[in-house]
Amino acid sequence: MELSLRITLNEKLYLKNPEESILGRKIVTDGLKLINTLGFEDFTFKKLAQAIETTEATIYRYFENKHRLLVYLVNWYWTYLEYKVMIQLTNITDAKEKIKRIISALVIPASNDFSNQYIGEKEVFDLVMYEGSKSYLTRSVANNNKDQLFKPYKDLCARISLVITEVNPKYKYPHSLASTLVEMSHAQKFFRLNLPSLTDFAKDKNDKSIVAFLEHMVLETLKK
Amino acid sequence: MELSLRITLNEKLYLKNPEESILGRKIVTDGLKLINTLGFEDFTFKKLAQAIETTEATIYRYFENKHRLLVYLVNWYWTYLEYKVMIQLTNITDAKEKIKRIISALVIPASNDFSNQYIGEKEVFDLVMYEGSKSYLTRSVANNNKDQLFKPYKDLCARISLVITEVNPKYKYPHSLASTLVEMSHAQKFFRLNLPSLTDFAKDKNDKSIVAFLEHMVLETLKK
DNA sequence: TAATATTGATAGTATTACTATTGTTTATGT
DNA sequence: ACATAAACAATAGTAATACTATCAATATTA
Repeated sequence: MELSLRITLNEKLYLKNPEESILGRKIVTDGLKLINTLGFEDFTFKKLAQAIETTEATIYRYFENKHRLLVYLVNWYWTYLEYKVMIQLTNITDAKEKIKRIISALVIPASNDFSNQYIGEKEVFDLVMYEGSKSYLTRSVANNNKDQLFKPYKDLCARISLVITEVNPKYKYPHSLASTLVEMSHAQKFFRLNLPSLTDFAKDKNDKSIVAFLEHMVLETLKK
Repeated sequence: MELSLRITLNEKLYLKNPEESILGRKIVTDGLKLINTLGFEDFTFKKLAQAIETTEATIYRYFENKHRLLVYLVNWYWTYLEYKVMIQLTNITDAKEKIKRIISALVIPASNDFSNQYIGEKEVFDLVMYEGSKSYLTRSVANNNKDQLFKPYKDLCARISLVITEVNPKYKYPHSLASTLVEMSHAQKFFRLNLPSLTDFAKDKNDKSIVAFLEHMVLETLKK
């Protein structure tokens, strides 16, 4: 059986749905790779056009500007992650076990479960780690928020906060703890790789210690 | 008595020390304000030059580019904050009390204790909240790190992690918890103002609930 | 087969992110 | 008080960025 999950994103993100053409998917796939290679600041539609042998103007027919492409990719990731978390939690009854599974899903980019996707999980994880917060750290947050551009991120946090409440119904800050968890699952990894003295993890080691750190923090915070 | 603290920053941050001339200080002061007004992406040296009635070329004599100016301002803030924290902790012996004071210092932009500075604390707090992570989320992190451009941030985290260890000497992740605390003191405030559903704080309310959230999280995490 | 949508090719504009040069003002040292 | 160096203003110029517009060629679909 071929598992193919279709992720449908907010229409305001694009001018023309990139999923509906080969070229559109190429813009997304190769755009992701090129942003990861150059960094978002140095990435331009012109460079992408050259890389995929099309023209700048053509890319502009799909996305208003590069920031929209970034938000598109980041949203793809959050939507994907919410789905992944949902699957990871099916048939699990113990709330603490749920938390542990959420943290693993957040920190460890998957075993390419859905690798038939045209967007690679490891790549989009890296993108979110390096560029994710640039999607909302702008003067247009308010407007973008009105257009629901952050809905996937909020939905994920809302889902996590429900599990938090399940662990401890009296805990007063489930949403903040959820957003802290999500943010830190990326920031701590970025720090481990680039500014290791901000962490207690060796640069060369794997992500297990990050998982341990976050699990401990969240579960201790939720103790009754 | 006039209290004037002199913050000396890494020489690699500038081409010409802006503290040493009226114009230099104006570049820093008004640059800070203009970045806050326009957002870092839309801020340019040309616009700043017009605002302070000088020329682009003159500003380039002080700072290599706008990113360096950003890092300069962010470093100023971390250095200032470490100093502020240091003062807040003098004569305090109880480690938990120290943590509480650190959190207050992080979350609540000061009562303008040192308002004779040419850099305003509230403004530089806003800058760090909105643009701070852009100082390290670049492809040049590694190089910038080699040039010690993140030392003030690391020093602050190191100092906080010492207090964390004081609270619980057996706790295994003092640095990660410190960087989590610092990051979240800004992120949660940004969320409260711009994406409130990621928090449990009302948009209009003050910062007390953020302090309470962070205090609870850190102190519970450190319980023996 | 006609109509329509998609892409390619080309061109053009305003702005950005700089660098270079030259001349004028301002500060400093003797 | 005067020379000399440093700081700054004024101007000009360049390559790249972030777009927009037009028109023709090619698919797609009705």
